[in-house]
Amino acid sequence: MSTPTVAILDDEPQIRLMLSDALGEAGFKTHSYARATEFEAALKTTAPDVCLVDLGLPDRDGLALVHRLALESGASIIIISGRAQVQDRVTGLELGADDYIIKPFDPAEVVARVRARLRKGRDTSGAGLHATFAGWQAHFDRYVLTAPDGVEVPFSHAEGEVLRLFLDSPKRLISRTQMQESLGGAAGESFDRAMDVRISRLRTKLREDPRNPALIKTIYGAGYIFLGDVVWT
Amino acid sequence: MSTPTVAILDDEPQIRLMLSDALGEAGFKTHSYARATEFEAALKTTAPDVCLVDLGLPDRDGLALVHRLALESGASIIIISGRAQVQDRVTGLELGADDYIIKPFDPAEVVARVRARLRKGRDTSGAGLHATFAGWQAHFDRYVLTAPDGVEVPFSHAEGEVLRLFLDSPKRLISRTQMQESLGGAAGESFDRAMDVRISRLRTKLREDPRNPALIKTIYGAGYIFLGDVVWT
DNA sequence: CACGCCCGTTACAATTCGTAAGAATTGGGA
DNA sequence: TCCCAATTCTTACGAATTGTAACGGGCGTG
Repeated sequence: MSTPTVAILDDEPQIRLMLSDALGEAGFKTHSYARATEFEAALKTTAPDVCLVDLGLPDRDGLALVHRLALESGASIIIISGRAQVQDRVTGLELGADDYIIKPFDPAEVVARVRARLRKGRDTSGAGLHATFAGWQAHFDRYVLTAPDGVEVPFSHAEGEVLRLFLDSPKRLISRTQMQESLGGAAGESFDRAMDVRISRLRTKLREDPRNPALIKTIYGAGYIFLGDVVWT
Repeated sequence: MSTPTVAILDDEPQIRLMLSDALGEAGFKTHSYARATEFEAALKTTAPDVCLVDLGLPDRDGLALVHRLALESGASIIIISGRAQVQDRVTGLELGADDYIIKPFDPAEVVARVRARLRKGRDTSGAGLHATFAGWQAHFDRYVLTAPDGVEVPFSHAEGEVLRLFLDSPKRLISRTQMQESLGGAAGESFDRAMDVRISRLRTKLREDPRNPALIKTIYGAGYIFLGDVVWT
């Protein structure tokens, strides 16, 4: 992964600016949104690593948004709120937020907390070179896949990129645009077909039944989902 | 994993007690230490999942301890400190702490923050996002619907969007305009019919009787209501 | 009870996706 | 430098899903 991206969701322009300035200075890529609908639309194509969410949104219940986000987007979530009561903080955290910052805040602290989240996220996902799923084993150090029956199948770099993307966020929808960004693909031409081919080859190596895929499921008009429990070692 | 263990390092007995009480009540195993040397000795034999560390220790520089801990142990580290300056918090977090709580604190918030740390550490594989209603089960991670009799029916992304909208606000009127905004529909064309079709297909999958729908009720001239008690898991 | 409006469904057209086959690119060795 | 093999991309065409158009049925009002 190259530079981490941080999504900012706040209705006040000056806060958005302050945050994106501070985070940009710290070396992060930032995307700012003023409204929840806007933000949700963007989530369909990009996958930020950390989301800064203001609870006091005009167009949606912030807590419900946080809950949904926590369940289905693997990103770390930091709530930013003017509500300082302990009860508010507790419910925010229980609903799935990873941190809770109270307004007014110091940008330097926000940056530090964003860094803390990224650090932890990287630790868990970046460590292993081997992954196990549904009887299979992926050896990213040797570019080899071991089937449930023990047979070894080599896979190429391109196939490995796709496979890693899937194994990093299993049971989650990965949109096509999201995928081609992660794969460094030039945007939106006939790179689409190239991606299809990569996935197709990967599927045959995983012995998928085209009519009824057991691992890589395509969600028509939306993207792909990798079913199967993944363990990195 | 069985019950997570939390290590508490603080020189004030009453704080240790308060924390271990609250955390014990929440279902965690706790180990308390008054001095850094004691704590370090214990680390050689046990590996806590989360460490609560007070910076104002008599026998050691707390920040150095935190730094070492962050590098060497995989545990999440939460600093507890009376020093409330932004600069203190930033350096604490930069040295590897995952969170920073200021004294005086509320035990409930500490519990919530400990939970947040554990959640991120463990939930590597996956968000199962399921809803249950009227004997049915919706598996949004697999795009499959399980009927009361156990039969599984796949549903498409378009159908899933509608279904999710209903399940997010059951027993409440959802107007047509509201729906087509949520579904990202381009405003005000013949997108109306498209929505109808989505709902129609969803109804057949839910085995609705067209004359007498049991789940998706249309309110003539107003919108739809999803009857049925929904439980998200 | 008749008319207009809103909604449901069927059939068909337009998108979007999967895969086979050939072309282009890359890297290594003679 | 040239050739060969492996990998990747492009093209083309068939299959699946989703949107659109057309038509029919119910609901409410007078």
